[in-house]
Amino acid sequence: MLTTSPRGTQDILPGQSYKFQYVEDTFRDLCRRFGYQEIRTPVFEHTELFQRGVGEATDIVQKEMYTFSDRSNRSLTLKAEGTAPAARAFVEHNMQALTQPIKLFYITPVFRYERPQAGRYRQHEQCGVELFGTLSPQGDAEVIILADSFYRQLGLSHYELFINSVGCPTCRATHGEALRQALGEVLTDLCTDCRARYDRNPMRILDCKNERCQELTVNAPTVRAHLCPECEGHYAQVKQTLSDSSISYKENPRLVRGLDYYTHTAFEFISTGIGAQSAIGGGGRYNGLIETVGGQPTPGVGFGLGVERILLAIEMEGVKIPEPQPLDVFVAALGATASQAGFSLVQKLRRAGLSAEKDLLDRSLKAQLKFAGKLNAKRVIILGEDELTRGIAAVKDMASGEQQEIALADLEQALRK
RNA sequence: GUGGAUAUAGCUCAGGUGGUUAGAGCACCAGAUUGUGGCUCUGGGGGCCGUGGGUUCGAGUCCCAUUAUCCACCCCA
Repeated sequence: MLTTSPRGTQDILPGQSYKFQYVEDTFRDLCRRFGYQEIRTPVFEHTELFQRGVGEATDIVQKEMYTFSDRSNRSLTLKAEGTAPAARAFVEHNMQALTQPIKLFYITPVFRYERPQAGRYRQHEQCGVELFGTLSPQGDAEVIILADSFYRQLGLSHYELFINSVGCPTCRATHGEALRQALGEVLTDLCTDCRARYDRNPMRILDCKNERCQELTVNAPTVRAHLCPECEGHYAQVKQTLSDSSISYKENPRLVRGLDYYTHTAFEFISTGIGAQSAIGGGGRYNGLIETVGGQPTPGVGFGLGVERILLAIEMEGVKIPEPQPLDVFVAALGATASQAGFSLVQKLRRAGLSAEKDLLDRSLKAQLKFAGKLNAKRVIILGEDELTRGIAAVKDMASGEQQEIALADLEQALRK
């Protein structure tokens, strides 16, 4: 126990961390181009925020939260998703008083008590954006296009975008009634989960993956069929805007996401071929959320994308992530005097902006060269007593193997080339 | 939370029906080269055989529990 990380967590070692950095850097750059600014919220929040924001009836709140009491008996919960905390910050910092819309992005760990498997962890990294303060269908389209651009920028293409409209509270109530009527007779044949959903949130029955439930509900009324004219118009415009932007999507009238705050547009990006946990991103509009967490009614739309799953997709598609920069120069020294001089030289080169390294284990010259090769050094400066007294150094190009003598005073300039 | 599979060196894996000092490849270290990497050759260091218990004269091997990983369900990213 002492020597293993907790279940569902992982150490991201240097051989992997540069890949996370690459994905995150790509996301930051894209967000900058789309005008989104970073927000960093605490890694834990008052439990109540998720209960109210995400919804008491959701799986996340009912069985997946990491909830604990602190020493003052406050109930706190590790960040279970990114949107509710962002909405809380929006309210707390009075962002409705600022120029609208508010465009935020985040890169954050998310914690959920789930059974781990490929592509599913108890702590994972999410990149997300939240666009607050606009009802425009162009807002929905913008965040979807941002996510799509992100995948494209990373070189992914084996994925599909599914969209749906889950309506507003008004049409959802109408639909719920219609669903209850249609399913009343088969209620006892539905799975236990769906029987519970029947009362609490009948819409989610349509999203059940149980084969039997799918058969029974194949002709059940979808939300689509009960959208009010306003929701219908909004959805049509979102689709139109996506089409105008050459974003291909598929409609899935049964797409209902497992967080209660969604209204109108819901969407998911599904990767093909990374296993059962294939959703590499998802989101939607949440026009009631800000109000739910105590703010003035403010519309919003956003998404969350799973970094680990994106990396799985990158691997599956054979996309190459740029390797870390090779080492500019390795200083190999012979003997104590040269070693001290080499140490100073390394600092000087680093100050000059070069990446420079030196042996710290008193290795033989041969071993130092081998080490330099392993570090992928472009050049090695060889420094012995002989070179020191002559005021020069041997500079070896590791790719060609060629070696030349350069005056110590000219080293920096020579290495810049 | 449910069902199934797996767990041997840093990594990938061998180790018929229980039987002496548990092996290989790669990786690591050193030597062949008294101051020159990659290739080659030689040698070396590394393993509470996931953990705990049981059966047995004897367990890496059989049984039970536990933990972890993987797959499916559920859900999500």
